[in-house]
Amino acid sequence: MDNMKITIDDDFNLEKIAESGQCFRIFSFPDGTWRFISCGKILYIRQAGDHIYEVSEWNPFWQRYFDLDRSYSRIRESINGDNEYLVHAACAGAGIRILRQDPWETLISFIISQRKTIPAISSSIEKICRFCGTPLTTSRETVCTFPSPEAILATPEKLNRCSLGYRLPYVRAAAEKIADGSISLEKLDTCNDETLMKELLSFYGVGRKVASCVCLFAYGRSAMAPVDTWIQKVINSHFGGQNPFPGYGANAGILQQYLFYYARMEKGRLNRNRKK
DNA sequence: CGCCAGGACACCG
DNA sequence: CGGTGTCATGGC
Repeated sequence: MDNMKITIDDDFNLEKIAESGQCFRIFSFPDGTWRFISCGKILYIRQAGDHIYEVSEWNPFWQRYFDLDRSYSRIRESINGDNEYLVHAACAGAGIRILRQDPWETLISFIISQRKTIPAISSSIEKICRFCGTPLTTSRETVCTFPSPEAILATPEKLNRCSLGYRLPYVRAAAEKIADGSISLEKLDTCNDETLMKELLSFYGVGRKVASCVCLFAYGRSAMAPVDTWIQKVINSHFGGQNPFPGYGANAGILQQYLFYYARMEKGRLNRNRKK
């Protein structure tokens, strides 16, 4: 990798980002380098000191990908002890970023995510990339991109071997809806949260939870806070059964990620699918 | 080996 | 609306 170095002053922790459950393709090498793939681009990044990172490339794309123009430390400070559990969660999750991921890959990833464990999701997505994606060769390795809708539809027999189970028709329907032009994920970027949500819900196999994940992890809609089984348990046991997120406005999605990370950490679910 | 998973859908009352 | 059965695989 090139010896380019950058400084990141705000909260930033590669391991926590990788284990926050929003992106299923992050890979770590034994030398401490992490690999991110998004929109056909590859980034190798390794911490080289306090707030200093060695990167294979750096440009506005990755700046936006890691949401670096927002101060997460300020958001953490803003929750001044309204809820003890939330404060602990934000402390434990300090360093997590909400990634601005590719909408198409994110949509398919979270369609697949339903009733799967995170290791199973990763493995399924990896198969899709290996079977249907395009190989990309860097100075370090050859990896495959996440395939386009057309590429997914082109080889049905390959898609059959990706452990999709009953979600297979959901994935195919989404690919067809994009490929035939009846909806454009790029154009949804200009919609407000409510319209974006409504459009995403129009996909077969996409409900409230998956749609809000796409809003948050692909479109940067930080006011959206997905309620999954983990968050529902947190709401029940630490917020008196009442969803606290509407009260946090544009910070809701970020606080949700802290809570999700912390809840899984308490149950010992982190570090299970670490790749070495 | 049995259990259950970052849910959605069809169908019911 | 809100509650239920069902769905196919793979990690653990």
